[in-house]
Amino acid sequence: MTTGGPPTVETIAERAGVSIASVSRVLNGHGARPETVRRVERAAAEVGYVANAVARSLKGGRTKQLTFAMQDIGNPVYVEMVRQIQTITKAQGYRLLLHSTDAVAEDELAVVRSLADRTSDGLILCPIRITPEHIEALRTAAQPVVVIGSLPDDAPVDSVRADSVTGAELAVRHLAGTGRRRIAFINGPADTVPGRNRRLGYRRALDACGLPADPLLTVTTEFTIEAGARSVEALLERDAAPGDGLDAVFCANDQLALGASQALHSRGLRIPEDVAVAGMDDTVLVRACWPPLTSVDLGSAERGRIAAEMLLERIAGQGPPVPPRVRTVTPRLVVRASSAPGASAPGGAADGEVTS
Amino acid sequence: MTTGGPPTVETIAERAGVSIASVSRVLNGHGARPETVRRVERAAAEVGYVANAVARSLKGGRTKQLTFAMQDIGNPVYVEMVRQIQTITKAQGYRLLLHSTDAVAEDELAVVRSLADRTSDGLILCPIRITPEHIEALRTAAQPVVVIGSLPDDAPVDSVRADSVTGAELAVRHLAGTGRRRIAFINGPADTVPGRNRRLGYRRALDACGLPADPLLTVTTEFTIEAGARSVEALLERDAAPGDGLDAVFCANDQLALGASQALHSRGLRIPEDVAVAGMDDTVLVRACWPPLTSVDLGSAERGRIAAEMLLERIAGQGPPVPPRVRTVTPRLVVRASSAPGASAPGGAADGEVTS
DNA sequence: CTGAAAGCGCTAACAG
DNA sequence: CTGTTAGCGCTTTCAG
Repeated sequence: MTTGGPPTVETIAERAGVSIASVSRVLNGHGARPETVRRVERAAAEVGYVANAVARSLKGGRTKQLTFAMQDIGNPVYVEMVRQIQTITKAQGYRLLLHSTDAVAEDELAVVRSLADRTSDGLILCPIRITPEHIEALRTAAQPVVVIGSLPDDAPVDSVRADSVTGAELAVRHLAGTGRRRIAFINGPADTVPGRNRRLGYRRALDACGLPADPLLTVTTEFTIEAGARSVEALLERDAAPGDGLDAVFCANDQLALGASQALHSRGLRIPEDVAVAGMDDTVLVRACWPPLTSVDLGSAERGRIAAEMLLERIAGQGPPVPPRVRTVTPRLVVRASSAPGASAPGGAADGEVTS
Repeated sequence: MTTGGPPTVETIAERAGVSIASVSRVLNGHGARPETVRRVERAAAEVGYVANAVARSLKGGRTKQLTFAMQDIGNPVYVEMVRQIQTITKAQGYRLLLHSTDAVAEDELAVVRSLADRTSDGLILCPIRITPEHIEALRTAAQPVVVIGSLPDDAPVDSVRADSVTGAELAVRHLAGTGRRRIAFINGPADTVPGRNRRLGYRRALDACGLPADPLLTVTTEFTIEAGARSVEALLERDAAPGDGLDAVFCANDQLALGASQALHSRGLRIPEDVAVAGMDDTVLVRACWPPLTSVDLGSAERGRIAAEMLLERIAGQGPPVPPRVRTVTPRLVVRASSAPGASAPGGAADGEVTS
């Protein structure tokens, strides 16, 4: 007998005068006599029946939920990823669970381990650092995981990475190509994968262009707008001593570049006439800068999309087990007004360069 | 007998030589003989047992999940809300389900109706428009809902609203107070609640300051950066005909204000010397603008926090049923460089004004 | 303090 | 084509 709670298959069965099995079959389109179908559908509509997803999950072993875990949704890069992931998962009938780890490694591990509670069918993780514990947790993860980021070669899960070495190289070569000689570099934490890679790209580009690597031109800080501004202040002060000023600032992400632009404005320096500026990630912030910011698109949206697709493939998981896959997204330099040639010589276009 | 799948209470029971009931009791801290506790905990640790949350939900009728639905996570206002909501829900052991409706009313209704599938224990909804269908859906919602936005007085659910009438008024009075006379208004869609309210505030402030309401000074458009830029272009062209130029632009949100700032820059107009600019929402974009943008903080973060708290209270739901509550967050004008007095007279500080 | 057993709502095997 | 029944993994009476 049906009680006062929400309608269940039993409620419908009673009303339609059939068994709960028939209710389930009709509702899942598994075929039944037209008369049965009619009665069940009518009864379901009358009481406004909606199947209990939890019960269905318990039976089926799938929740139709995916988890996306990143440091902080305040970063536009993650916002872009969330959007892409959401679009794809929604189209396939999955719900999206959001988890901010606040860059706490402990919390990242907890997310991976909590896959064992069967709350979601898979995880897309953006780790900030990869420790041996991360690898171990990934190896024993209870559900498929796709990592957005750079993993060691023998890592046990699928991953999508940006090529930020090449990305940084593109930007710095472009700056050099437009006649800049004293190219400062504002980087994020050096002990993170992005930090290391971007520095490497910067160095390589300087070498390739025959520019000296002046340590006084590099600042290492956090990935924030404020840090970008402070770093420019620091650079300009240092600069007072060693001699000829900097004529370009390459920033390891757009937030830094935005802060840098503002600090340059405050100091009365013109962009790009006096100092060119370039960032990375090509987020919405590029249009927030004035002049619009040259930036390297590291494919946040694409990485999000690919990660979602890989994860769904893993979940579908038919056929023989596929070994971990690594996908790399090609960076793309987007040139805007902030890096137009300055007072000195103009320069030509380099590889992978695009104008927007 | 336990099969090859993930460990269950049965696995533990066998290993520990007790019943599944004892396993459950120990794992939930319901007390047992020390010896029993020891054996269960040991067995659980050995196999790395993690309780299946789905089964637990089915039994308990609660999923420990909350849903947050808004138009588009690309809007910084929602990002701020998500952050707050996440902080609170996480602290209480809830997971957060994100749902972007893309401002499709149909989709909003679907979210409310889908509460019946018991996937989450409650919903925080940011509707863009409120139709009678919305009200009806809310009345019959299967789980508690809190709306962030302005609902009719007899609406059947809790809500938190911004006071954007007062907010707009604050901003416009401030602009007038610093000597601006021709204050343009770039608004979002007029058929939305925010659009209507902000226009009302603008009008009221003009009246209060004895300024004429020139229809040529108002543009109605979408809430985007590009729309802000286009609107300024349109205003400047119109302006060519009627005579003396505008000396301030009040924008219905920060995205519009950012676009407006950029268009003004492009036209060679100086901010704030030639034209003052003010926005609304006080998002991260205020620091992206140059000069930093005066904006009205409508309390996005606070609204998110309050909504989460109200929802959790409803879910706890002890005692007699509480009638729907409405909370209003007080707006706060944050004055920055974009609205410093221009070529003309300076002005004093108005009520609710803050300098940042 | 412990075990047996019911049951959350659903789907799917198995008979009929 | 349809009904009966088992069972997903867990918590919670109810006896003992």
